[in-house]
Amino acid sequence: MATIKDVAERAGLSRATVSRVINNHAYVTEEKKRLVYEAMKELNYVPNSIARHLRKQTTETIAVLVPRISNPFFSKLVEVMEMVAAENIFQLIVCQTRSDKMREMEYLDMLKTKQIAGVIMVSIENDWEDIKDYSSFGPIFFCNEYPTNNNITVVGSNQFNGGYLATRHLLEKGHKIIAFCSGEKTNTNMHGRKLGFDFALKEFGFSNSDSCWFRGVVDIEDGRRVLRKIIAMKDRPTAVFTGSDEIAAGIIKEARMNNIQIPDELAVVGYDNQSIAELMEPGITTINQPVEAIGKRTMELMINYLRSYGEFAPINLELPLCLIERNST
Amino acid sequence: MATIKDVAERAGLSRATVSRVINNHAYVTEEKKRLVYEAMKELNYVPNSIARHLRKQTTETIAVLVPRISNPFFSKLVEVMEMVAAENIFQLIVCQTRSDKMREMEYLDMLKTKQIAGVIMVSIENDWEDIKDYSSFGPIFFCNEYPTNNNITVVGSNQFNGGYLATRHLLEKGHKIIAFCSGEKTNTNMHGRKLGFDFALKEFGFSNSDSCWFRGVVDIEDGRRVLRKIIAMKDRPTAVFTGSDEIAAGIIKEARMNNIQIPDELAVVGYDNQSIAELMEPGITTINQPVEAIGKRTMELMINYLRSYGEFAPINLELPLCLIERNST
DNA sequence: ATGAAAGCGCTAACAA
DNA sequence: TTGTTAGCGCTTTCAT
Repeated sequence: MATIKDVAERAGLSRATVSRVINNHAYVTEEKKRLVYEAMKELNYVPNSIARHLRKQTTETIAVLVPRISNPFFSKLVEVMEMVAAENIFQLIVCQTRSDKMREMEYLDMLKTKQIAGVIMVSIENDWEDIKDYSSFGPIFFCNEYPTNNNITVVGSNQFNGGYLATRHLLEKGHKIIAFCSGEKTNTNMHGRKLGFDFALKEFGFSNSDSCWFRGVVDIEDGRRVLRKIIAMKDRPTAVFTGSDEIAAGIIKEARMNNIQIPDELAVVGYDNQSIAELMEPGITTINQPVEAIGKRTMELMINYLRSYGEFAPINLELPLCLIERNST
Repeated sequence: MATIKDVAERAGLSRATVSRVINNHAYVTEEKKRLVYEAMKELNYVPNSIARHLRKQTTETIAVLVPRISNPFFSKLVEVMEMVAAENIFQLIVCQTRSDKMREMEYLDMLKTKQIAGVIMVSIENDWEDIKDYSSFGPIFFCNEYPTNNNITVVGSNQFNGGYLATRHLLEKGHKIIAFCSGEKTNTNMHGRKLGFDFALKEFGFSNSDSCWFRGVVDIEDGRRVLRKIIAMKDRPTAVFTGSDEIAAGIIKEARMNNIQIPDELAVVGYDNQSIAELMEPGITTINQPVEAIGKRTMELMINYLRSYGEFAPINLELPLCLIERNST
């Protein structure tokens, strides 16, 4: 591999001048510029970015932490983020925590040694208290999910409203017992949804007993399990607000196998408006999150931050979401 | 940020000794080791991997090129790859070509300057002739899709067999006119499928006219379009072999809206066995590719290669796939 | 407008 | 067993 020294020698100039040409500095004669370009071409030279980064004490790499990339919601988010990053000549590295506290920490550790420019956390397993120390080696921005009560940059959608809209929709359809599904931890954005859920219930004069709260519900298989549990109940809920379209799809699939009519015997609301929501029979009524906008804005903020050398106050962006009605309710 | 020099001073030792401790070299007294660890802890020291990489002339970063990460097949592949990489303390960067020749080249260019240890190409847009020069700066392995006729490392499944199994299945069900769907380019793994398709046809005594070959069919929307085209035909095919479950799902969805009975009026075979294949009504008969095994093996090969400093002959792995019958055929 | 030289943080050959 | 030192490839003062 040719180095800057080789180019300099070949062009009969100093390494400094070559460096100036590479970095588009002023004060280089057109003549010498030409010479440098020629030498670079002849030697098939490409600047070594590792050396550059060492010298400049920065990188152009951003890490994104997600539970798992194969979840459509997260892969869509990463898709958009990567596009924005690439446009700005940043690289994106994917870190899958698999919802594990330890692994999340390991990644943050790794990021520390691997000198990443910034971190975007799409999910968060540990408490902010345990994470905040890592901010000292670069910006940590939150996307979609976020710790509460902190002076940090966050982009997401209004989860309270998501929970509220879905629940009000069901209440307006006359449902009185509505089940609620959430993942294992309910400290972050699930919290907002639950508040919206409770708020709607209260608005319609129901005191919420939380008797129909299914926890640890995440994927299709969990959805099927939930339906089986519902069937076994004596005071069956007539509607269920799930945490994602995948859960909803699992419920619908299992309902079909158990001859439960959707929505007549059980109305189902999903979340995220994934393609599966439209494809299922019946189509899934769901909450549409502006995934692309969320990913785009988060990455833009990160890059702006990095470009401005951190002269930036924390920003909170909450994008609007909406209900999409299909035939599952 | 503390450097190795700070640690050395604090421990009253040389930088060399500290480096030896960090890298677990032999010939360091337990006593001094302890001293070093203490100093490291006190200073909150982490080794700067950029400096390390510059010195060692290597990195621990692997790039994966995919068309778009939001495609479930690719995100699953990347999920597995990242897991294997992380176990081995490698980082994975995602590059989305969006099926664009230019962009693929730009990524390869970028990789050159950004000093990536190796590249895994899950899709390939350009000809091998235009890509092969990049091998000089690191290994390029192919996964799933690959250029033909070359002495390179490739992991994939037997696409010929995939095409053959699906088609034979349809022929055994008595279908005589079978449509075939492919993406824009048919030079890579689609080629194998088409050969298997043709082979099965010939085996059953049909001369294939290619009159029902739909090209440029990639996503759900394309699937819907295909169904509309089929409806409009005079000699309608009675079955269709699609390139992916998403296309199949699009066809089924559109069929439902047009009151076409699946499989009675049109049998549909998908590809990839994504979760949607099971969830759709009817369930989609499909070809199951061992996605996880493919991703795992590819990354393992890459890491072994990098660890062995390139003492490695190219390897061709072709994993078996199988047909999963559901109700769409 | 150009060059000489220092140094980013680390590792490894050589010396002791 | 430990230390000294050169240098990975680059950028950036400071001179000129």
